[in-house]
Amino acid sequence: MNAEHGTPASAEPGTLRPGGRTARVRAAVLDAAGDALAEQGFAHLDLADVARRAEVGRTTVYRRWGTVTGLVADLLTDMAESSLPRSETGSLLGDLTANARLVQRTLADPRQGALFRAVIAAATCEPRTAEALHRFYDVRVREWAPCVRQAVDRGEAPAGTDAHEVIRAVSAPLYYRLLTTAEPLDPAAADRAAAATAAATRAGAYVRPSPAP
Amino acid sequence: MNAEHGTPASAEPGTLRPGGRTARVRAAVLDAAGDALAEQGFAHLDLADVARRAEVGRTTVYRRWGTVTGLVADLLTDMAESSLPRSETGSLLGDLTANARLVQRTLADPRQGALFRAVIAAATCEPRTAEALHRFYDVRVREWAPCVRQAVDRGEAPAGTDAHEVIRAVSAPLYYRLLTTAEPLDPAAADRAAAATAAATRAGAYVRPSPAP
DNA sequence: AGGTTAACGGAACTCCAGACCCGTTAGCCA
DNA sequence: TGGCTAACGGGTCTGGAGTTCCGTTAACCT
Repeated sequence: MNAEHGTPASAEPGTLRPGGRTARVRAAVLDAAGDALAEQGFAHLDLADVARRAEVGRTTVYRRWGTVTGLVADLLTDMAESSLPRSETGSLLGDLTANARLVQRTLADPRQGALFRAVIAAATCEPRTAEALHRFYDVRVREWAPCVRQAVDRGEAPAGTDAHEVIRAVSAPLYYRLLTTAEPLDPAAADRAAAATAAATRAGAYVRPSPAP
Repeated sequence: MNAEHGTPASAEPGTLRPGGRTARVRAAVLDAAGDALAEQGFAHLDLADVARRAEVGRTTVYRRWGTVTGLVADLLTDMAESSLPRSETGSLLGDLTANARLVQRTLADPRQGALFRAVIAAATCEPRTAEALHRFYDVRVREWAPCVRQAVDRGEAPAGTDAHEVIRAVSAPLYYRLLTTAEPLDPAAADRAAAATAAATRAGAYVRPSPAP
């Protein structure tokens, strides 16, 4: 989000001339959009304000992104491209805890937390934005799924364990807490999420139903 | 939501004359708001449209609720008052599964699912609406917490288990799935959430850190 | 059963988000 | 390195969300 933006990939496929200036404008607008979303939330976001922050013409923002949800969708596509490295600790509980702590730190950060809330709100309002959000989380889940497969190889988890489902189970209580309670997201909540998921995994709660023999 | 509305309690404490017509207007507007939210989502909701559906003057809606988020906050207060009975099955897994299935059915229903998404979106945009959402979930969690305490009494869960945390753990993966994936919320997902939570509970993952001896 | 006034509701007004027009800038290619 | 044109951007216009005004309705009280 906050550093360099990836390839200007999401400019429509047939588009000519996605070079220099266009990419610069996109980066500036997405950065500004992230700031504005974090500060004012989804409902109070206006594209003119984003344009002002990005030092870009209002017309440009309206033409390229059109709506607030359209802009958020592109922001999510951009966010999906910037991936942080996964740490490997050698045990399932260790890896899940590392993941939980990463999510917890992200959501507990005032700016990032507000940004994620805003992005989720936007996704509930527009199918295309929802798709972009789904792709974002799909990327994140895929990045971490290998640690579950390794746990299966080590015998820490039963064969047939659904890796994606395990990774989602770690994040779920953190997001649920962020959205539905006033309690702060502390590291203890992250550790609890990881421990609970590890216990349920060992107990076989995430084993995929096997195909009929 | 869809049947009779509770007491007109949330009309400001000092308010005189909350009887007859006023209560009728509130009920009509909240019903209309629920419909409009479910159909058009949070972003496309306009108060004039709600007034039209409720067959009530625009002015009335603007005066009493002011903003979309204010209206949603009142809707949530109303939703918190209508509670459905909790079933008791005699086992922790049975009770958690009943809870998970209830949540799953609610979120899988097109209207209710859309309504919950919209309500969550609204809560991310306004602190007062967020408070109302927190109260709503607090009520629901409190209704179900006794089943965990009963499980502790029966010896199915360790002493010191945090009942609220267990109940939240059941809903969390269902909401997470609703918001971040395109996959449908089927009964299997509910059963998995209940089974995982029961396993983690038995393993002691939700035992509160005991106060220093 | 009649007076008081909280609350409702139609209509006219304000204001700004978003659309449109058209001149300007700067990638891209011969 | 110069021409072509995609993309940018200032200025202006407009529809509709939200506000204000004031007359009307119907709860509540004695």
